[in-house]
Amino acid sequence: MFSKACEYGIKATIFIAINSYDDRRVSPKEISKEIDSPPAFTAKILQDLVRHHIINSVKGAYGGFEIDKDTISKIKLAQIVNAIDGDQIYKGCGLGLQSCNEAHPCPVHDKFKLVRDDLKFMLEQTSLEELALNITSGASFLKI
Amino acid sequence: MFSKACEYGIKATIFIAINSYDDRRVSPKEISKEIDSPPAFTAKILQDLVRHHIINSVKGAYGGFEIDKDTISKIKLAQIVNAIDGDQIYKGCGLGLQSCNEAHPCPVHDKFKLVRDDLKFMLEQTSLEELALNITSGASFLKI
DNA sequence: TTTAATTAAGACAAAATTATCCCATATAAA
DNA sequence: TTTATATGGGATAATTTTGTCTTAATTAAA
Repeated sequence: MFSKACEYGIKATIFIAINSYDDRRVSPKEISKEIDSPPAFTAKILQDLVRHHIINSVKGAYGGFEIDKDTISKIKLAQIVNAIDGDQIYKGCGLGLQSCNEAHPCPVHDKFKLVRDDLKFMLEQTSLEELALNITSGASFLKI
Repeated sequence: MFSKACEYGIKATIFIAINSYDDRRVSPKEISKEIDSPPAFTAKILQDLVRHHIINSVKGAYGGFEIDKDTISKIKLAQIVNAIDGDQIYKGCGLGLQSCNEAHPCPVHDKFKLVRDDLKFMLEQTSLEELALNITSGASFLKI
């Protein structure tokens, strides 16, 4: 469904959010240990998320990655996915046709529409906040 | 969502079905022209579909690819997707966790469940027959 | 101001996916 | 039986994705 980079990106962002609630900055090393991902590759993805203004980075001693506490509830899953994988997955044609639309649909267009719109709605409604709270409450897990 | 190979595979299978209704066998060349895909790569995918018993091949002069008319209504989209991409997309965890389940869910598990089940239901319910008929009736298109 | 810690960036490498090409194998028809 | 026409399969190549490594740039604290 999503690329590996996107899976790592989502998990990393959740972990950063959890720590930001406690005013703790985290490093790519800590993150990759927690979400079970390759550290250097994860660092690249974090750079990407910084460029997309989803997370902040602070260089130097006592630095690391963080998210403004106020924005955690405003960040939606769709922003993270869009930053890493683009929006084709929840906006594009299921069979990859460039100009697939209601007037000129691909064979699976109508069937897919429901699924794709569900996905789009879910990604746009789900906030980073609720995903982070589900971890801290012990209701969900980031690895294994 | 699906791999390129899977997109080509779905479109190719639909085109073969349409022609099989008219007792016409088609070649990888004809198929790739019709669905706008690379001929040699398409041929590989067709081999895969033959091995999975989704389509039949007939070698030699007047040969080509075909599907038993009787089975066209029995073949579901899920079989084609499963043959090429496997079932992870509609059965696996949204964040790629191997052991994600109700008891030990990933952060997006519940949110994703709905979407993934929708996708699964759609793929398992949609028959090759209806996709092919949508093309022949002019209601949908295989390219551009 | 120096040092230690930390992210940024670029080059590079490995693996997976996408794509091409050539030749073997099979088959219908002449 | 020969020939023309197809698919099957293996080798190879290009591209994209995934992953690593090294060095530069930045910054807080000693």
